[in-house]
Amino acid sequence: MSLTPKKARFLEFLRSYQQERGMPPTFQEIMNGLGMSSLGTVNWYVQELEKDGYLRRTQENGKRALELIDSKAESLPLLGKIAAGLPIEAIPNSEWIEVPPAYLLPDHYVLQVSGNSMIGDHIQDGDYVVIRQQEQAEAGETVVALINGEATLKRYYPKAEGIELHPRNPDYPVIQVSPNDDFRIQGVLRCLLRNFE
Amino acid sequence: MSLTPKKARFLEFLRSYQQERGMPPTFQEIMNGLGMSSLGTVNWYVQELEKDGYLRRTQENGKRALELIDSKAESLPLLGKIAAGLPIEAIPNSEWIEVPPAYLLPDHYVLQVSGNSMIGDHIQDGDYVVIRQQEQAEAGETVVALINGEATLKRYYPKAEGIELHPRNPDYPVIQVSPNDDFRIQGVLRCLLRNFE
DNA sequence: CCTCCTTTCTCGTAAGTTCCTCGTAAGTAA
DNA sequence: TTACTTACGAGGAACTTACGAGAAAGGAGG
Repeated sequence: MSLTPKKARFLEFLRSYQQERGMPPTFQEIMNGLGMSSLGTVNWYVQELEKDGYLRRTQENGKRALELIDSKAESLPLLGKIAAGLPIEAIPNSEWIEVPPAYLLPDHYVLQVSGNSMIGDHIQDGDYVVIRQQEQAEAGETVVALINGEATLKRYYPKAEGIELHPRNPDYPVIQVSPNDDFRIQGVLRCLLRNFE
Repeated sequence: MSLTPKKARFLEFLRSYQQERGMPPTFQEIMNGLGMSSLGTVNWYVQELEKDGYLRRTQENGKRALELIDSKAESLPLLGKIAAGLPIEAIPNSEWIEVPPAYLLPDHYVLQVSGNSMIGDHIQDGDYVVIRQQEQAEAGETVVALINGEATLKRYYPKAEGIELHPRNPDYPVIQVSPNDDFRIQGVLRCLLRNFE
């Protein structure tokens, strides 16, 4: 499944060329760039990598028509941003976020946290959270909850008088869910990810 | 079930090669790396370990097709715990921690944070951090630093008068590195991981 | 201590596969 | 035309697999 060193080098060249010049290279440029002396060699690589699923052509016979395919096998969809008291802001051309392979499971997705309502649990603005979609939760778990259409990330505390949703920030109030609120748990927090630099 | 020492050494070589280079070695490379002088020897080990269930091939006759069975291919070694002002407490039979594949690179490893000296950056006790081993850092980056044998995770601020290491917790002092301290940067923080439940 | 026996490990070599490279030439679009 | 992509076949380099002979290492019994 993993690439041979030479194929990896070929892909890496495509990537950096694309990055630097804003367009894919021609076969000739690849040949020179990698020190080959035949276009046949370039073509051989292109076909191989196409077969392996790392490459695609935007048009038949097109010039500069090579396109890299990002492997989405290791990623989960970033469904949107979640902020206290707002609906989940869907991200249109959904990005994909790489996560530890243990979380590559059905019913898992990623949200980006917006705001600081959970700062007491050291979940900060911009962090990514892996969520497992499910409707039940244990007391004390951190859940994505939907109240009257508004989504929020909070700690879940079922009580005799009704459900409480606790933020972890003194500036935000505890939310009391009354029986005539439209309330649903959407998922529970499984993992937090923060990328630096 | 238990391996002979030589077989263990063989497996260990595969593991570290994979970790450092991002791909499995060829038979030739194993031979040189372990100081053998025949490919037959390498082949003997491969067959034995395959029979014992520690190894598998991703393809028949494939090059660089060796794969360790308990796929640590998706993990980085957990080298130890890092606490403010203590040497890194090495974890002997090093565990492996799954990380997002983007961090599966040479020179990357994982530490577990112990203590709350960086709580202001919302890095809390028990969190895992992915570190890239390198000796340089930019101002303001969070680094693993070694001062007189003690390891610590701190923000790095080079000043005219010398280097400052800032904790993110008012209970801890800023560390001033003097020229006669034995000081080294060990690596920089690349990613933070927190697992729930 | 030594001797025999079994298991573990080593060597060299050669054949077999796959991966990669080349040169050349035909095809396609502006 | 010019600038590029696509196709084909031959061949060498890189790498794996197979085989047979035997050396080292460890344990049991004298």
